[in-house]
Amino acid sequence: MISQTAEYALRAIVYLADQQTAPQTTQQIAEVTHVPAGYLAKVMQSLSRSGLVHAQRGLHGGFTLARPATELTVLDVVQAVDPLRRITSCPLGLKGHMSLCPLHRRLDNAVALVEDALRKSTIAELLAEPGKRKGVVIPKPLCSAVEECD
Amino acid sequence: MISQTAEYALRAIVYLADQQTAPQTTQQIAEVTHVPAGYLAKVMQSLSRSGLVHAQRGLHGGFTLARPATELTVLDVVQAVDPLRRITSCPLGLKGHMSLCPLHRRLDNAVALVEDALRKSTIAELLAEPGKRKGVVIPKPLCSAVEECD
DNA sequence: CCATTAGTGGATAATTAAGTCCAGTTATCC
DNA sequence: GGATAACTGGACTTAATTATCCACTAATGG
Repeated sequence: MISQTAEYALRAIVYLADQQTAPQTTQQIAEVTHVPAGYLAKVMQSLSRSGLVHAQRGLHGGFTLARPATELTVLDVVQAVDPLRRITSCPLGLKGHMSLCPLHRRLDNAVALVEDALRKSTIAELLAEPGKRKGVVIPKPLCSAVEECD
Repeated sequence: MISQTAEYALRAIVYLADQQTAPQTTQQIAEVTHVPAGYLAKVMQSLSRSGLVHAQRGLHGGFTLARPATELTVLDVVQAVDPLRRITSCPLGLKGHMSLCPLHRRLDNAVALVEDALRKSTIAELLAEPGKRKGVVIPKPLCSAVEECD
């Protein structure tokens, strides 16, 4: 549904949004987000090329968000590393299908719903929400700071 | 988003729903749906094991729908061959997260939206809808009968 | 019962996604 | 400017998905 790569990217971005005081290295991000460091390096490259994060080399370098978390949506991150693909033309390549048939119209509609849903949440919101809601504990993403989660 | 295998399964099911007069062989289905025959055989096996279709061997054999198309949803088909996976627990395996964090709550919610959307359409509806709607031609799934598509 | 038709199951190959490694480049600090 | 820190890019491995092939079994009709 949502690829492993996109999941990793989201964790990394959320972490960066939560740690804006200084650039975070691939190693640091990898540890907190439980993503294989070597692979995360690739994912971060991808985020960097897409302009979502800024990479700084050398001592005290690392990654920082390229825009404020309030202007960065979950969809932005997903699209940067592993785009949701809308169905724009008949997957069977049938000539007669100028518009989508009912089947593919519905499948595309499902993708659209996901797009819409993910576009509605900013990264900032994800970090603002935790605490208690109606008595239920909503854990902070990555858990790092809420309590001693494993 | 939706796997190739699920797409293939849907095409096959739609075709079976449209051809209920006689069992359809893997070869026949493969040709109309433009699915590689060898692979389709596997997909059909999967649908058969899930109980969505009935397999008949021997001469005049082939596959038939195991239930009426009006009682078969798009979701049923997808779940049979390549299930959408809801996020029920923290993907990082964090102990402290009894409930999902805001990030994964949203991702799971997106999956739920897809489930809901796909559950709302029956296979019968897909075949009933084609024709003209507000002057726009809605092609029949697989196109086979509407006109000489490709 | 025999020939033919058609699904079944297993083994295997090709492609893509995920993950690993390492040498190379850039930046910082002393 | 040399040592060190950290991203970059490329080559490579592993795992999962997609796809192919073939021998086997079951059903039909004559």
